[in-house]
Amino acid sequence: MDTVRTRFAPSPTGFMHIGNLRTALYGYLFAKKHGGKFILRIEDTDQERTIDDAVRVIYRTLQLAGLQHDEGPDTGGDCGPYVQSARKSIYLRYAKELIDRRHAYCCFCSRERLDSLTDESGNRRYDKHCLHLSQEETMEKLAAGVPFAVRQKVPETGYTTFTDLVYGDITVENRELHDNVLIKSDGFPTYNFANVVDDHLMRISHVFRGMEYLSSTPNYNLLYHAFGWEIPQYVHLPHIMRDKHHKLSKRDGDANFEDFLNKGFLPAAILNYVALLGWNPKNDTEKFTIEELIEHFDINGISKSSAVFDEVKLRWLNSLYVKEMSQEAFHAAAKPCYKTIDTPVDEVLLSRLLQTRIGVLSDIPGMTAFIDAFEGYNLSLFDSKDAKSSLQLAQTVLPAVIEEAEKITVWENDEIFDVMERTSVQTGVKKKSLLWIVRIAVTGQLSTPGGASEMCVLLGKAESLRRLKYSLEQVNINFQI
RNA sequence: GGUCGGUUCAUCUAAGGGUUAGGAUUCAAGAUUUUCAUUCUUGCCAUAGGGGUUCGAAUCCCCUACCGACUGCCA
Repeated sequence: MDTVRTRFAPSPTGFMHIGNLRTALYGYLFAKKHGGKFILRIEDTDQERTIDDAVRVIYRTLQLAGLQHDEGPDTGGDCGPYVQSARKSIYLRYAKELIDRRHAYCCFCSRERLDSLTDESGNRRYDKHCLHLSQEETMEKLAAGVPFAVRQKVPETGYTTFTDLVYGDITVENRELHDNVLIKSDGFPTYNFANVVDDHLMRISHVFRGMEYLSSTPNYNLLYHAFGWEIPQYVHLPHIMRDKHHKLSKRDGDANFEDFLNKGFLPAAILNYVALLGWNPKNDTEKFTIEELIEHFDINGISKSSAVFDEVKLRWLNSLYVKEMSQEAFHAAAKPCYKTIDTPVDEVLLSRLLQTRIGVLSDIPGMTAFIDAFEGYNLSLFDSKDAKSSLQLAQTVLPAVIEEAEKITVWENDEIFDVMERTSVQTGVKKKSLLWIVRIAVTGQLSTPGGASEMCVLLGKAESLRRLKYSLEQVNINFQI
């Protein structure tokens, strides 16, 4: 079997979105699984859309994601250059060959003429006007310097069939195909031409790309045939959707890799999640390291239908990764989130508590908000069916808790539980209810980084007592009104 | 409009003619945890509709509906 060579060919037009990342991932996994090469090629043939910084974003993303390419603009390789704008002369040479073989022709039509071809439903189909120009007419225009594009000459009859490893055999009538522009009048190739030339020259064995290219693939096959080149294996991928109707788009902002990173998602978790969108490993496993993904990846598991991106499930998967981090690693990762906390607290303790309780790092500010901002919380938090607690109960029980708490000198978990125990005996209220009330009374928050005793320890005796008294006061005021 | 592709719980998906249609996330209930969370158990929830073929269809065929992509000198 020939060497497997896959490529990731993004156009540098901004951020790297999750769908693109998955395309890169699948290509990478497939190459690695088969001991092949993963190539990066920059498709910057649209000068108007190219953004300077975008190439750096691509390198950065690939690096953070751990998808290292074997060949590319920065790493080199024997199929360079790997940036399409640096390959202009190559495309021109091949376009010339196609013209000589009558598989392409020069088109001198103006934008205005092209626009006039638009039908009532807003569609436009080129009428092959310049295909019928005589040799002399063409030479004259060329000599006169009339701007021109090179168009692919598509047969007007017959069928073109291609095989896709995901979607199977697809056949279209050639008359449905357009005489696509191959070389633009600015001398740059279109994607339609460059991808064919480059994939061939770079000896790409398997073409992984979004299914939006499914309908132009017949045109590509026609080009391969015209050149007499071997056709690569096609692997078209279903789209990742934001919801039932919309593709994940760059405009959403939260659809790109870096944003997820900024929100505190771990690269490994994102990759793991994205790998499973549109591909299944044929068993019930959901957590995979990149090595395991390489081992299990198989084109047969790729599905044909699009998948909706579910951040809730990503959060769950991410929490699995968070939990398996070492305490040190988690603490190091969480530390920056503590910067905004003014009140001094035991950060190591906080990290230990937080690690099993968050989905993403960005949950931390919300969970720790009570440390600085406590007053004025909603008293209805005392009501809990589960803990059999109520505001009324808080009022009757808080004075006893405070009294007992004031007596102890050692302010640690065990001692605080003793306080609860004594209060429970005194008042006849279940410890679970007491703990609920105390937790709310010292944090004013429903979701906290720990239980009642842990929150008290975190806050210290003085602050805990101050808060208990404040809460009692608030509860009393509530009942006076 | 045309062409191509798709359609299983809310979401990601399994079941390549024969299962009570399975798993996961979410949600709900219970258990464990001296507390929040974790963990565990249980539950809720799906084959788009209609015709065929077949002893038997989520699975094969046809029609309809819906969704998406393409229909650019974007990629």
